[in-house]
Amino acid sequence: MDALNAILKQHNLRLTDSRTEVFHALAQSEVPLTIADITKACPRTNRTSIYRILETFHQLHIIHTIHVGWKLHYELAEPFVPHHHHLYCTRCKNAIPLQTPELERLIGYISRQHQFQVQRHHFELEGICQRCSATDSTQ
Amino acid sequence: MDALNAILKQHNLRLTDSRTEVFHALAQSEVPLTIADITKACPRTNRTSIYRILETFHQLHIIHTIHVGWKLHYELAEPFVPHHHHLYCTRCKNAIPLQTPELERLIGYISRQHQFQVQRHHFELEGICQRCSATDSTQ
DNA sequence: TTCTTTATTGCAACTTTGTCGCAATAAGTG
DNA sequence: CACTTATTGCGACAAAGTTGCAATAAAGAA
Repeated sequence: MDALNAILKQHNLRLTDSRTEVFHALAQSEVPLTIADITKACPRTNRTSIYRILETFHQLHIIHTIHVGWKLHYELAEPFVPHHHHLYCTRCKNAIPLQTPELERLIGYISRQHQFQVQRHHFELEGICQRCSATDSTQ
Repeated sequence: MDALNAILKQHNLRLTDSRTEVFHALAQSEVPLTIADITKACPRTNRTSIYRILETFHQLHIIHTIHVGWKLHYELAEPFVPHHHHLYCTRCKNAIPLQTPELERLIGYISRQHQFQVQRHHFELEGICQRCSATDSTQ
């Protein structure tokens, strides 16, 4: 919470009830949330404000978006949650967190090779998780 | 075109004017398109149909979605375009294609390690391209 | 604590995006 | 050419996202 406040303060932004509510919704969830999820989880905050808050959080790198199926999901970013990616099971719809130091290394390599200053990266795998392919059924 | 028809036929689907128009829009574009782009590029096809066609193409793996900023973009997939990823410059908004055999290898590794059957993967880098960081200005 | 400044919110109205059912149309096959 | 049925377009709607502006409430100063 203090960490959030610190970041906001640095940018002349205020720690409000709405921002706190949205932040908590994300912090308490085990999985990345859609806007619909967040809206539901933040009844005290107006819909319009939720959009504005997410935009702000994104700019400040407090959150990032992840790409699952056809929808964007939101999740707390690095300072608040250890850096990770996801395996997304298209059958059971679970998002399994994934640590990939190799990926980070690869990104560093690509970055140097192309002289491209990486600000953000996206990486997600979609497929069938171990559990689901065991419980097979119709594959 | 024949390739498209072949895939459609396999699934009992027909090669229609609308599908052709959408396919062409994607094929002719250098960069991944948003739905808005596609709609603009396909004046002969109804909006509703565009959604349905994109959904169909996606299921058949004729296209895939890529994640840039807050929006999804659509792009022809493997049979029609060599497999690749993108560096997206947040300043000049260009999507630079990227070949990454190492990534494919890494995915194979993760897949085995987690016994996760990968069906699709997403990988994009956002940042500042070489050109733009040379033409600096305010960084 | 109260005052002041101004970032932030909520509201209302609106635009855009996406969905659904159904009748009309047109691929593809014989 | 005729027939079957996948596909489209339309209209009406629902959901998602945006904008301007007045009201509200952080945060620092007095």
